[in-house]
Amino acid sequence: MTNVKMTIKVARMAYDPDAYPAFAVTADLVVLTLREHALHALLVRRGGKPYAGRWALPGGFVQVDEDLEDAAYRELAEEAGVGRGDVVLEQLRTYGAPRRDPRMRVVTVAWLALGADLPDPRAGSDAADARWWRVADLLADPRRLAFDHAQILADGVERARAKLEYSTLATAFCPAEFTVGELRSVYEAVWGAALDPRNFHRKVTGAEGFLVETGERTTRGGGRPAMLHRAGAATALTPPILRPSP
Amino acid sequence: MTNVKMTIKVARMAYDPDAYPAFAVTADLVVLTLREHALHALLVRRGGKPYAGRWALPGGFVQVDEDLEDAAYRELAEEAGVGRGDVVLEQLRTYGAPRRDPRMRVVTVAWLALGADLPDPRAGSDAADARWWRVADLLADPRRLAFDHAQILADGVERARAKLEYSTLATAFCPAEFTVGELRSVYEAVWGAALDPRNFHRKVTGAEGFLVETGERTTRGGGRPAMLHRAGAATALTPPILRPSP
DNA sequence: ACAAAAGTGTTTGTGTTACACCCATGT
DNA sequence: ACATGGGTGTAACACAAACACTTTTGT
Repeated sequence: MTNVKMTIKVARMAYDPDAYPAFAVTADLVVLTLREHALHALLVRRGGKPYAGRWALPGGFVQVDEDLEDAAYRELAEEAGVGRGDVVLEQLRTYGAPRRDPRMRVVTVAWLALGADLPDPRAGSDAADARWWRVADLLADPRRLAFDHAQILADGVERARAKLEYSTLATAFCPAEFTVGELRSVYEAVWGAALDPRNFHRKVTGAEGFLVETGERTTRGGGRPAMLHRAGAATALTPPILRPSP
Repeated sequence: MTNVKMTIKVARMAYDPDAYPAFAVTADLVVLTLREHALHALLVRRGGKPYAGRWALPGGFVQVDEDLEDAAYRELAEEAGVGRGDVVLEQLRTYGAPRRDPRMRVVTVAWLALGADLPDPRAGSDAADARWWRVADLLADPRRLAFDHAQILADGVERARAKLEYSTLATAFCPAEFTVGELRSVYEAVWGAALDPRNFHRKVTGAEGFLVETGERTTRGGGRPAMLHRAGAATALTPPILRPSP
Protein backbone atom coordinates (compact mmCIF):
# COMPACT_ATOMS: atom_id res chain seq x y z
CA MET A 1 0.00 0.00 0.00
CA THR A 2 2.98 2.28 0.36
CA ASN A 3 5.30 1.21 -2.40
CA VAL A 4 3.86 2.24 -5.77
CA LYS A 5 6.98 2.40 -7.89
CA MET A 6 6.44 -0.64 -10.08
CA THR A 7 4.84 -0.31 -13.49
CA ILE A 8 2.18 -2.35 -15.18
CA LYS A 9 2.95 -4.77 -17.95
CA VAL A 10 -0.50 -5.47 -19.26
CA ALA A 11 0.75 -6.23 -22.76
CA ARG A 12 2.37 -9.38 -21.49
CA MET A 13 -0.91 -10.87 -20.40
CA ALA A 14 -3.33 -12.24 -22.98
CA TYR A 15 -6.50 -11.01 -21.41
CA ASP A 16 -9.64 -9.34 -22.58
CA PRO A 17 -10.46 -6.36 -20.36
CA ASP A 18 -14.12 -6.53 -21.37
CA ALA A 19 -14.52 -10.00 -19.96
CA TYR A 20 -13.96 -9.33 -16.26
CA PRO A 21 -13.25 -6.50 -13.85
CA ALA A 22 -9.68 -5.50 -13.05
CA PHE A 23 -8.47 -5.52 -9.44
CA ALA A 24 -5.36 -4.34 -7.71
CA VAL A 25 -3.89 -7.03 -5.46
CA THR A 26 -1.64 -6.26 -2.52
CA ALA A 27 0.30 -8.36 -0.04
CA ASP A 28 0.09 -6.85 3.44
CA LEU A 29 1.93 -8.17 6.46
CA VAL A 30 1.24 -8.61 10.13
CA VAL A 31 4.83 -8.82 11.35
CA LEU A 32 5.08 -9.84 15.00
CA THR A 33 8.07 -10.09 17.26
CA LEU A 34 8.86 -9.87 20.96
CA ARG A 35 10.55 -6.84 22.48
CA GLU A 36 10.88 -6.27 26.22
CA HIS A 37 8.70 -9.29 26.95
CA ALA A 38 5.75 -7.86 25.00
CA LEU A 39 4.29 -8.65 21.60
CA HIS A 40 5.08 -5.96 19.02
CA ALA A 41 3.86 -5.33 15.48
CA LEU A 42 5.59 -3.40 12.71
CA LEU A 43 3.72 -0.45 11.17
CA VAL A 44 4.68 2.14 8.59
CA ARG A 45 3.41 5.70 8.53
CA ARG A 46 1.43 6.73 5.48
CA GLY A 47 2.71 9.75 3.59
CA GLY A 48 -0.04 10.47 1.07
CA LYS A 49 -3.82 10.33 1.03
CA PRO A 50 -5.95 8.64 2.07
CA TYR A 51 -5.26 8.22 5.77
CA ALA A 52 -2.20 10.49 5.54
CA GLY A 53 -0.22 10.41 8.76
CA ARG A 54 -1.98 7.30 10.02
CA TRP A 55 -0.17 4.01 10.52
CA ALA A 56 -0.59 0.99 8.28
CA LEU A 57 0.63 -2.56 7.88
CA PRO A 58 3.70 -2.90 5.67
CA GLY A 59 2.85 -4.18 2.21
CA GLY A 60 2.43 -3.29 -1.41
CA PHE A 61 1.20 -4.31 -4.83
CA VAL A 62 1.81 -7.81 -6.11
CA GLN A 63 3.62 -7.76 -9.43
CA VAL A 64 2.27 -9.35 -12.59
CA ASP A 65 4.62 -12.29 -12.67
CA GLU A 66 5.10 -12.67 -8.97
CA ASP A 67 3.75 -15.41 -6.73
CA LEU A 68 1.66 -14.14 -3.81
CA GLU A 69 4.07 -15.59 -1.27
CA ASP A 70 7.06 -14.12 -3.08
CA ALA A 71 5.40 -10.71 -2.94
CA ALA A 72 5.00 -11.07 0.81
CA TYR A 73 8.68 -11.95 1.21
CA ARG A 74 9.71 -9.06 -1.05
CA GLU A 75 7.71 -6.54 0.96
CA LEU A 76 9.15 -8.02 4.13
CA ALA A 77 12.64 -7.35 2.82
CA GLU A 78 11.88 -3.91 1.41
CA GLU A 79 9.87 -2.48 4.26
CA ALA A 80 11.15 -4.36 7.26
CA GLY A 81 14.66 -5.38 6.25
CA VAL A 82 13.79 -8.98 7.06
CA GLY A 83 15.03 -11.94 5.01
CA ARG A 84 13.39 -15.27 4.28
CA GLY A 85 15.29 -17.16 6.91
CA ASP A 86 14.44 -14.68 9.63
CA VAL A 87 10.71 -15.36 9.88
CA VAL A 88 8.00 -17.96 9.63
CA LEU A 89 5.42 -16.80 7.11
CA GLU A 90 1.87 -18.04 6.66
CA GLN A 91 -1.14 -16.80 4.77
CA LEU A 92 -3.67 -15.17 7.08
CA ARG A 93 -6.81 -14.18 5.16
CA THR A 94 -7.91 -12.09 2.18
CA TYR A 95 -9.74 -8.79 2.56
CA GLY A 96 -11.64 -7.28 -0.34
CA ALA A 97 -14.63 -5.18 0.67
CA PRO A 98 -15.51 -2.89 -2.26
CA ARG A 99 -14.61 0.45 -0.64
CA ARG A 100 -11.95 -0.50 1.86
CA ASP A 101 -9.56 1.63 -0.19
CA PRO A 102 -11.41 4.75 -1.42
CA ARG A 103 -9.11 5.16 -4.43
CA MET A 104 -9.80 1.90 -6.19
CA ARG A 105 -10.81 -1.70 -5.81
CA VAL A 106 -8.07 -3.46 -3.89
CA VAL A 107 -7.96 -7.07 -2.76
CA THR A 108 -5.42 -7.61 -0.03
CA VAL A 109 -3.92 -10.99 0.75
CA ALA A 110 -2.73 -10.67 4.34
CA TRP A 111 0.21 -12.68 5.70
CA LEU A 112 1.39 -13.41 9.20
CA ALA A 113 5.16 -13.21 9.80
CA LEU A 114 6.73 -14.21 13.10
CA GLY A 115 10.37 -13.73 14.00
CA ALA A 116 12.89 -13.34 16.80
CA ASP A 117 14.92 -10.21 17.40
CA LEU A 118 13.74 -8.48 14.23
CA PRO A 119 15.71 -5.34 13.45
CA ASP A 120 14.67 -1.77 14.03
CA PRO A 121 13.19 -0.83 10.66
CA ARG A 122 15.00 2.50 10.25
CA ALA A 123 18.13 0.74 9.09
CA GLY A 124 18.03 -0.29 5.42
CA SER A 125 14.33 0.21 4.99
CA ASP A 126 12.36 1.47 2.05
CA ALA A 127 9.80 3.17 4.26
CA ALA A 128 10.97 6.48 5.67
CA ASP A 129 8.89 6.15 8.81
CA ALA A 130 8.42 2.75 10.33
CA ARG A 131 8.45 1.48 13.90
CA TRP A 132 7.45 -1.29 16.27
CA TRP A 133 4.29 -0.87 18.33
CA ARG A 134 3.08 -2.75 21.36
CA VAL A 135 0.25 -4.92 20.11
CA ALA A 136 -1.76 -4.35 23.29
CA ASP A 137 -1.76 -0.60 22.64
CA LEU A 138 -2.84 -1.05 19.02
CA LEU A 139 -5.69 -3.39 19.89
CA ALA A 140 -6.89 -0.97 22.55
CA ASP A 141 -6.95 1.96 20.10
CA PRO A 142 -7.81 0.65 16.62
CA ARG A 143 -8.34 4.16 15.21
CA ARG A 144 -4.63 4.60 14.94
CA LEU A 145 -4.57 2.28 11.91
CA ALA A 146 -5.47 3.10 8.32
CA PHE A 147 -7.99 1.21 6.14
CA ASP A 148 -9.23 -2.00 7.77
CA HIS A 149 -5.77 -2.76 9.08
CA ALA A 150 -6.87 -2.85 12.71
CA GLN A 151 -9.10 -5.79 11.83
CA ILE A 152 -6.31 -7.52 9.91
CA LEU A 153 -3.94 -7.01 12.82
CA ALA A 154 -6.48 -8.37 15.28
CA ASP A 155 -7.06 -11.42 13.09
CA GLY A 156 -3.30 -12.01 12.86
CA VAL A 157 -2.77 -11.74 16.59
CA GLU A 158 -5.64 -14.10 17.29
CA ARG A 159 -4.23 -16.57 14.76
CA ALA A 160 -0.83 -16.45 16.44
CA ARG A 161 -2.37 -16.91 19.89
CA ALA A 162 -4.45 -19.86 18.75
CA LYS A 163 -1.60 -21.57 16.91
CA LEU A 164 0.67 -21.58 19.94
CA GLU A 165 -1.73 -24.08 21.46
CA TYR A 166 -1.53 -26.89 18.97
CA SER A 167 1.55 -26.11 16.87
CA THR A 168 5.26 -25.57 17.45
CA LEU A 169 5.00 -22.01 16.11
CA ALA A 170 6.28 -20.44 19.33
CA THR A 171 9.85 -21.35 18.39
CA ALA A 172 9.55 -18.83 15.55
CA PHE A 173 9.80 -16.13 18.23
CA CYS A 174 13.00 -17.65 19.65
CA PRO A 175 16.61 -17.42 18.48
CA ALA A 176 18.29 -20.57 17.17
CA GLU A 177 19.15 -21.75 20.68
CA PHE A 178 16.93 -21.04 23.63
CA THR A 179 16.01 -22.29 27.08
CA VAL A 180 12.68 -23.65 28.25
CA GLY A 181 12.26 -20.52 30.35
CA GLU A 182 12.73 -18.31 27.30
CA LEU A 183 10.17 -20.35 25.39
CA ARG A 184 7.78 -19.97 28.30
CA SER A 185 8.20 -16.22 28.24
CA VAL A 186 7.12 -16.32 24.58
CA TYR A 187 3.88 -18.04 25.52
CA GLU A 188 3.36 -15.63 28.39
CA ALA A 189 3.95 -12.55 26.25
CA VAL A 190 1.73 -13.67 23.37
CA TRP A 191 -1.08 -14.88 25.59
CA GLY A 192 -0.68 -12.19 28.23
CA ALA A 193 -1.01 -14.79 30.95
CA ALA A 194 1.35 -16.35 33.48
CA LEU A 195 2.08 -20.05 33.19
CA ASP A 196 3.34 -22.46 35.82
CA PRO A 197 7.07 -22.93 35.10
CA ARG A 198 7.14 -26.50 36.41
CA ASN A 199 4.16 -27.81 34.45
CA PHE A 200 5.24 -25.90 31.34
CA HIS A 201 8.66 -27.49 31.50
CA ARG A 202 7.19 -30.98 31.67
CA LYS A 203 4.72 -30.44 28.83
CA VAL A 204 7.19 -28.87 26.48
CA THR A 205 10.02 -31.34 27.01
CA GLY A 206 7.55 -34.21 26.80
CA ALA A 207 6.02 -33.18 23.46
CA GLU A 208 7.70 -35.33 20.83
CA GLY A 209 9.77 -33.44 18.25
CA PHE A 210 9.17 -30.01 19.76
CA LEU A 211 12.62 -29.45 21.29
CA VAL A 212 16.04 -31.02 20.87
CA GLU A 213 18.70 -30.51 23.51
CA THR A 214 21.96 -29.08 22.28
CA GLY A 215 23.90 -30.45 25.26
CA GLU A 216 25.06 -26.95 26.18
CA ARG A 217 23.87 -24.97 29.17
CA THR A 218 23.57 -21.28 29.82
CA THR A 219 23.24 -19.09 32.87
CA ARG A 220 21.91 -16.03 31.05
CA GLY A 221 18.82 -15.01 32.95
CA GLY A 222 20.39 -15.99 36.26
CA GLY A 223 19.72 -18.91 38.53
CA ARG A 224 20.60 -22.50 37.90
CA PRO A 225 22.08 -23.18 34.44
CA ALA A 226 19.42 -24.15 31.91
CA MET A 227 19.72 -26.58 29.04
CA LEU A 228 19.81 -24.99 25.59
CA HIS A 229 17.45 -26.31 22.92
CA ARG A 230 16.82 -25.98 19.22
CA ALA A 231 13.46 -26.25 17.48
CA GLY A 232 12.65 -29.85 16.58
CA ALA A 233 11.20 -31.22 13.36
CA ALA A 234 7.57 -31.45 14.53
CA THR A 235 5.08 -28.78 13.50
CA ALA A 236 2.04 -30.15 15.32
CA LEU A 237 2.08 -30.17 19.09
CA THR A 238 0.67 -33.26 20.79
CA PRO A 239 -0.66 -33.01 23.34
CA PRO A 240 -1.44 -29.30 22.91
CA ILE A 241 -0.58 -26.60 25.43
CA LEU A 242 -3.86 -24.86 26.14
CA ARG A 243 -4.40 -21.25 27.10
CA PRO A 244 -5.64 -20.68 30.65
CA SER A 245 -9.41 -20.13 30.32
CA PRO A 246 -10.26 -17.06 32.47
CA MET B 1 -14.14 -19.48 -13.85
CA THR B 2 -17.15 -20.52 -15.84
CA ASN B 3 -19.42 -17.51 -15.82
CA VAL B 4 -17.90 -14.78 -17.98
CA LYS B 5 -20.95 -12.77 -18.89
CA MET B 6 -20.34 -9.69 -16.80
CA THR B 7 -18.64 -6.64 -18.26
CA ILE B 8 -15.99 -4.38 -16.85
CA LYS B 9 -16.80 -0.91 -15.62
CA VAL B 10 -13.35 0.54 -15.37
CA ALA B 11 -14.58 4.09 -15.89
CA ARG B 12 -16.26 3.97 -12.52
CA MET B 13 -13.02 3.43 -10.68
CA ALA B 14 -10.58 6.31 -10.26
CA TYR B 15 -7.44 4.34 -10.83
CA ASP B 16 -4.27 4.78 -12.75
CA PRO B 17 -3.50 1.68 -14.80
CA ASP B 18 0.19 2.61 -14.93
CA ALA B 19 0.55 2.44 -11.16
CA TYR B 20 -0.09 -1.24 -10.51
CA PRO B 21 -0.80 -4.50 -12.34
CA ALA B 22 -4.37 -5.57 -13.07
CA PHE B 23 -5.61 -8.94 -11.79
CA ALA B 24 -8.73 -10.96 -12.32
CA VAL B 25 -10.25 -12.11 -9.04
CA THR B 26 -12.52 -15.12 -8.76
CA ALA B 27 -14.49 -16.70 -5.96
CA ASP B 28 -14.32 -20.50 -6.15
CA LEU B 29 -16.20 -22.85 -3.88
CA VAL B 30 -15.53 -26.14 -2.19
CA VAL B 31 -19.15 -27.19 -1.60
CA LEU B 32 -19.42 -30.24 0.62
CA THR B 33 -22.45 -32.27 1.61
CA LEU B 34 -23.26 -35.81 2.66
CA ARG B 35 -24.95 -38.27 0.34
CA GLU B 36 -25.31 -41.97 1.09
CA HIS B 37 -23.15 -41.60 4.20
CA ALA B 38 -20.19 -40.31 2.20
CA LEU B 39 -18.69 -36.86 1.78
CA HIS B 40 -19.45 -35.37 -1.64
CA ALA B 41 -18.19 -32.25 -3.43
CA LEU B 42 -19.88 -30.33 -6.22
CA LEU B 43 -17.98 -29.92 -9.50
CA VAL B 44 -18.90 -28.39 -12.85
CA ARG B 45 -17.60 -29.56 -16.20
CA ARG B 46 -15.58 -27.06 -18.18
CA GLY B 47 -16.83 -26.33 -21.66
CA GLY B 48 -14.04 -24.23 -23.18
CA LYS B 49 -10.28 -24.15 -23.03
CA PRO B 50 -8.19 -24.60 -21.08
CA TYR B 51 -8.89 -27.92 -19.41
CA ALA B 52 -11.93 -28.47 -21.66
CA GLY B 53 -13.95 -31.44 -20.48
CA ARG B 54 -12.21 -31.56 -17.12
CA TRP B 55 -14.06 -30.88 -13.90
CA ALA B 56 -13.63 -27.74 -11.82
CA LEU B 57 -14.86 -26.13 -8.65
CA PRO B 58 -17.91 -23.92 -9.10
CA GLY B 59 -17.04 -20.24 -9.10
CA GLY B 60 -16.59 -17.14 -11.19
CA PHE B 61 -15.33 -13.60 -11.41
CA VAL B 62 -15.93 -11.19 -8.58
CA GLN B 63 -17.74 -8.08 -9.81
CA VAL B 64 -16.38 -4.58 -9.41
CA ASP B 65 -18.74 -3.46 -6.69
CA GLU B 66 -19.24 -6.80 -5.05
CA ASP B 67 -17.93 -7.96 -1.69
CA LEU B 68 -15.86 -11.14 -1.85
CA GLU B 69 -18.29 -13.02 0.36
CA ASP B 70 -21.26 -11.81 -1.67
CA ALA B 71 -19.58 -13.12 -4.80
CA ALA B 72 -19.23 -16.53 -3.15
CA TYR B 73 -22.93 -16.57 -2.22
CA ARG B 74 -23.88 -15.45 -5.72
CA GLU B 75 -21.90 -18.23 -7.37
CA LEU B 76 -23.39 -20.66 -4.90
CA ALA B 77 -26.87 -19.65 -6.01
CA GLU B 78 -26.06 -19.51 -9.73
CA GLU B 79 -24.07 -22.70 -10.06
CA ALA B 80 -25.40 -24.85 -7.25
CA GLY B 81 -28.91 -23.51 -6.68
CA VAL B 82 -28.06 -23.05 -3.02
CA GLY B 83 -29.30 -20.08 -0.98
CA ARG B 84 -27.64 -18.25 1.91
CA GLY B 85 -29.60 -20.06 4.59
CA ASP B 86 -28.76 -23.48 3.20
CA VAL B 87 -25.05 -23.51 3.97
CA VAL B 88 -22.35 -22.37 6.35
CA LEU B 89 -19.73 -20.44 4.40
CA GLU B 90 -16.21 -19.60 5.46
CA GLN B 91 -13.16 -18.29 3.66
CA LEU B 92 -10.64 -21.02 2.96
CA ARG B 93 -7.49 -19.60 1.38
CA THR B 94 -6.34 -17.54 -1.60
CA TYR B 95 -4.48 -19.05 -4.53
CA GLY B 96 -2.54 -16.87 -6.94
CA ALA B 97 0.45 -18.58 -8.53
CA PRO B 98 1.37 -16.64 -11.69
CA ARG B 99 0.47 -19.32 -14.26
CA ARG B 100 -2.22 -21.29 -12.52
CA ASP B 101 -4.58 -20.10 -15.26
CA PRO B 102 -2.69 -20.05 -18.58
CA ARG B 103 -4.94 -17.35 -20.05
CA MET B 104 -4.27 -14.58 -17.58
CA ARG B 105 -3.28 -13.69 -14.07
CA VAL B 106 -6.06 -14.85 -11.79
CA VAL B 107 -6.20 -14.65 -8.02
CA THR B 108 -8.78 -17.01 -6.58
CA VAL B 109 -10.30 -16.55 -3.16
CA ALA B 110 -11.54 -20.03 -2.22
CA TRP B 111 -14.50 -20.58 0.10
CA LEU B 112 -15.70 -23.61 1.99
CA ALA B 113 -19.48 -24.21 1.96
CA LEU B 114 -21.08 -26.95 4.05
CA GLY B 115 -24.73 -27.92 3.87
CA ALA B 116 -27.29 -30.67 4.46
CA ASP B 117 -29.29 -32.31 1.71
CA LEU B 118 -28.06 -29.94 -0.99
CA PRO B 119 -30.02 -30.30 -4.23
CA ASP B 120 -28.98 -32.08 -7.38
CA PRO B 121 -27.43 -29.24 -9.40
CA ARG B 122 -29.22 -29.99 -12.70
CA ALA B 123 -32.36 -28.25 -11.49
CA GLY B 124 -32.22 -24.45 -11.82
CA SER B 125 -28.51 -24.28 -12.38
CA ASP B 126 -26.48 -21.99 -14.53
CA ALA B 127 -23.95 -24.67 -15.33
CA ALA B 128 -25.14 -27.13 -17.95
CA ASP B 129 -23.09 -29.98 -16.56
CA ALA B 130 -22.66 -30.20 -12.83
CA ARG B 131 -22.71 -33.11 -10.41
CA TRP B 132 -21.75 -34.38 -6.98
CA TRP B 133 -18.62 -36.49 -6.64
CA ARG B 134 -17.46 -38.70 -3.82
CA VAL B 135 -14.62 -36.79 -2.18
CA ALA B 136 -12.64 -39.97 -1.61
CA ASP B 137 -12.60 -40.66 -5.36
CA LEU B 138 -11.50 -37.12 -6.18
CA LEU B 139 -8.68 -37.15 -3.65
CA ALA B 140 -7.48 -40.49 -4.99
CA ASP B 141 -7.37 -39.19 -8.59
CA PRO B 142 -6.47 -35.49 -8.55
CA ARG B 143 -5.90 -35.38 -12.32
CA ARG B 144 -9.62 -35.26 -12.86
CA LEU B 145 -9.68 -31.63 -11.74
CA ALA B 146 -8.74 -28.54 -13.76
CA PHE B 147 -6.22 -25.88 -12.70
CA ASP B 148 -5.01 -26.28 -9.10
CA HIS B 149 -8.48 -27.23 -7.97
CA ALA B 150 -7.41 -30.62 -6.62
CA GLN B 151 -5.20 -28.78 -4.15
CA ILE B 152 -7.98 -26.36 -3.21
CA LEU B 153 -10.39 -29.25 -2.70
CA ALA B 154 -7.87 -31.10 -0.55
CA ASP B 155 -7.30 -27.99 1.56
CA GLY B 156 -11.04 -27.54 1.98
CA VAL B 157 -11.61 -31.14 3.02
CA GLU B 158 -8.76 -30.99 5.50
CA ARG B 159 -10.15 -27.76 6.94
CA ALA B 160 -13.58 -29.36 7.38
CA ARG B 161 -12.07 -32.44 9.01
CA ALA B 162 -10.00 -30.37 11.40
CA LYS B 163 -12.83 -28.03 12.34
CA LEU B 164 -15.11 -30.87 13.38
CA GLU B 165 -12.75 -31.45 16.27
CA TYR B 166 -12.93 -28.13 18.04
CA SER B 167 -15.99 -26.40 16.56
CA THR B 168 -19.70 -27.12 16.23
CA LEU B 169 -19.41 -27.08 12.43
CA ALA B 170 -20.71 -30.64 12.06
CA THR B 171 -24.28 -29.42 12.54
CA ALA B 172 -23.94 -27.62 9.20
CA PHE B 173 -24.19 -31.07 7.58
CA CYS B 174 -27.41 -31.85 9.48
CA PRO B 175 -30.99 -30.79 8.82
CA ALA B 176 -32.70 -28.47 11.30
CA GLU B 177 -33.60 -31.35 13.61
CA PHE B 178 -31.41 -34.40 13.99
CA THR B 179 -30.53 -37.22 16.35
CA VAL B 180 -27.23 -37.86 18.05
CA GLY B 181 -26.82 -40.91 15.83
CA GLU B 182 -27.22 -38.80 12.72
CA LEU B 183 -24.65 -36.32 14.01
CA ARG B 184 -22.30 -39.20 14.69
CA SER B 185 -22.69 -40.45 11.14
CA VAL B 186 -21.58 -36.97 9.98
CA TYR B 187 -18.36 -37.30 11.94
CA GLU B 188 -17.85 -40.83 10.69
CA ALA B 189 -18.40 -39.88 7.06
CA VAL B 190 -16.17 -36.79 7.12
CA TRP B 191 -13.39 -38.49 9.05
CA GLY B 192 -13.81 -41.89 7.42
CA ALA B 193 -13.51 -43.54 10.81
CA ALA B 194 -15.89 -45.38 13.11
CA LEU B 195 -16.64 -43.83 16.49
CA ASP B 196 -17.95 -45.47 19.65
CA PRO B 197 -21.68 -44.60 19.79
CA ARG B 198 -21.81 -44.60 23.58
CA ASN B 199 -18.84 -42.33 24.18
CA PHE B 200 -19.84 -40.05 21.31
CA HIS B 201 -23.26 -39.61 22.84
CA ARG B 202 -21.83 -38.60 26.17
CA LYS B 203 -19.31 -36.13 24.74
CA VAL B 204 -21.75 -34.45 22.42
CA THR B 205 -24.59 -34.09 24.90
CA GLY B 206 -22.15 -32.91 27.55
CA ALA B 207 -20.58 -30.15 25.45
CA GLU B 208 -22.22 -26.92 26.55
CA GLY B 209 -24.26 -25.13 23.88
CA PHE B 210 -23.66 -27.73 21.16
CA LEU B 211 -27.12 -29.33 21.12
CA VAL B 212 -30.54 -28.38 22.43
CA GLU B 213 -33.23 -31.03 22.81
CA THR B 214 -36.48 -30.35 21.01
CA GLY B 215 -38.45 -32.65 23.28
CA GLU B 216 -39.60 -34.70 20.28
CA ARG B 217 -38.44 -38.18 19.46
CA THR B 218 -38.12 -40.05 16.20
CA THR B 219 -37.83 -43.68 15.18
CA ARG B 220 -36.44 -43.03 11.71
CA GLY B 221 -33.35 -45.18 11.44
CA GLY B 222 -34.97 -47.95 13.46
CA GLY B 223 -34.37 -49.10 16.98
CA ARG B 224 -35.31 -47.28 20.12
CA PRO B 225 -36.73 -43.76 19.56
CA ALA B 226 -34.04 -41.10 19.65
CA MET B 227 -34.30 -37.57 20.98
CA LEU B 228 -34.32 -34.85 18.32
CA HIS B 229 -31.94 -31.92 18.69
CA ARG B 230 -31.28 -28.56 17.11
CA ALA B 231 -27.90 -26.85 16.81
CA GLY B 232 -27.11 -24.78 19.92
CA ALA B 233 -25.64 -21.31 20.09
CA ALA B 234 -22.03 -22.33 20.74
CA THR B 235 -19.50 -22.30 17.90
CA ALA B 236 -16.50 -23.58 19.84
CA LEU B 237 -16.55 -27.11 21.15
CA THR B 238 -15.17 -27.65 24.66
CA PRO B 239 -13.88 -30.13 25.31
CA PRO B 240 -13.07 -31.01 21.68
CA ILE B 241 -13.94 -34.29 20.01
CA LEU B 242 -10.67 -35.58 18.64
CA ARG B 243 -10.13 -37.75 15.59
CA PRO B 244 -8.91 -41.28 16.29
CA SER B 245 -5.14 -41.21 15.71
CA PRO B 246 -4.31 -44.27 13.54
C1' DA C 1 23.92 -17.14 53.37
C1' DC C 2 20.62 -15.79 50.13
C1' DA C 3 18.08 -14.93 45.81
C1' DA C 4 16.80 -16.72 41.52
C1' DA C 5 15.75 -19.70 38.14
C1' DA C 6 15.93 -24.91 36.67
C1' DG C 7 14.13 -29.07 37.15
C1' DT C 8 11.69 -33.35 39.71
C1' DG C 9 8.06 -35.52 42.41
C1' DT C 10 3.39 -36.04 44.23
C1' DT C 11 -1.37 -35.42 44.86
C1' DT C 12 -5.81 -34.67 43.21
C1' DG C 13 -9.18 -34.11 39.87
C1' DT C 14 -10.99 -34.37 35.17
C1' DG C 15 -11.52 -36.32 30.58
C1' DT C 16 -11.00 -40.50 27.53
C1' DT C 17 -11.41 -45.31 26.31
C1' DA C 18 -13.34 -49.65 26.21
C1' DC C 19 -16.93 -52.32 27.14
C1' DA C 20 -20.94 -54.41 30.02
C1' DC C 21 -25.51 -53.56 30.30
C1' DC C 22 -30.38 -52.00 29.95
C1' DC C 23 -34.23 -49.50 27.09
C1' DA C 24 -37.77 -48.91 23.50
C1' DT C 25 -39.13 -49.56 19.21
C1' DG C 26 -40.20 -52.43 14.38
C1' DT C 27 -40.81 -56.93 12.32
C1' DA D 1 -38.67 -63.54 20.12
C1' DC D 2 -35.24 -60.99 18.03
C1' DA D 3 -32.71 -57.40 15.65
C1' DT D 4 -31.60 -52.56 15.83
C1' DG D 5 -30.17 -48.54 17.35
C1' DG D 6 -30.55 -45.29 21.90
C1' DG D 7 -28.79 -44.35 26.11
C1' DT D 8 -26.41 -45.15 31.10
C1' DG D 9 -22.80 -47.09 34.22
C1' DT D 10 -18.19 -48.11 35.33
C1' DA D 11 -13.29 -49.37 35.71
C1' DA D 12 -8.52 -48.37 33.86
C1' DC D 13 -5.77 -45.03 32.32
C1' DA D 14 -3.76 -40.65 30.57
C1' DC D 15 -3.31 -35.91 31.35
C1' DA D 16 -3.51 -31.40 33.73
C1' DA D 17 -3.39 -28.23 37.78
C1' DA D 18 -1.42 -27.03 41.97
C1' DC D 19 2.33 -26.98 44.77
C1' DA D 20 6.25 -28.98 47.92
C1' DC D 21 10.83 -29.73 47.20
C1' DT D 22 15.73 -30.22 45.51
C1' DT D 23 19.56 -28.44 42.39
C1' DT D 24 22.94 -25.15 40.71
C1' DT D 25 24.39 -21.01 39.70
C1' DG D 26 25.57 -15.52 40.88
C1' DT D 27 26.23 -12.04 44.48
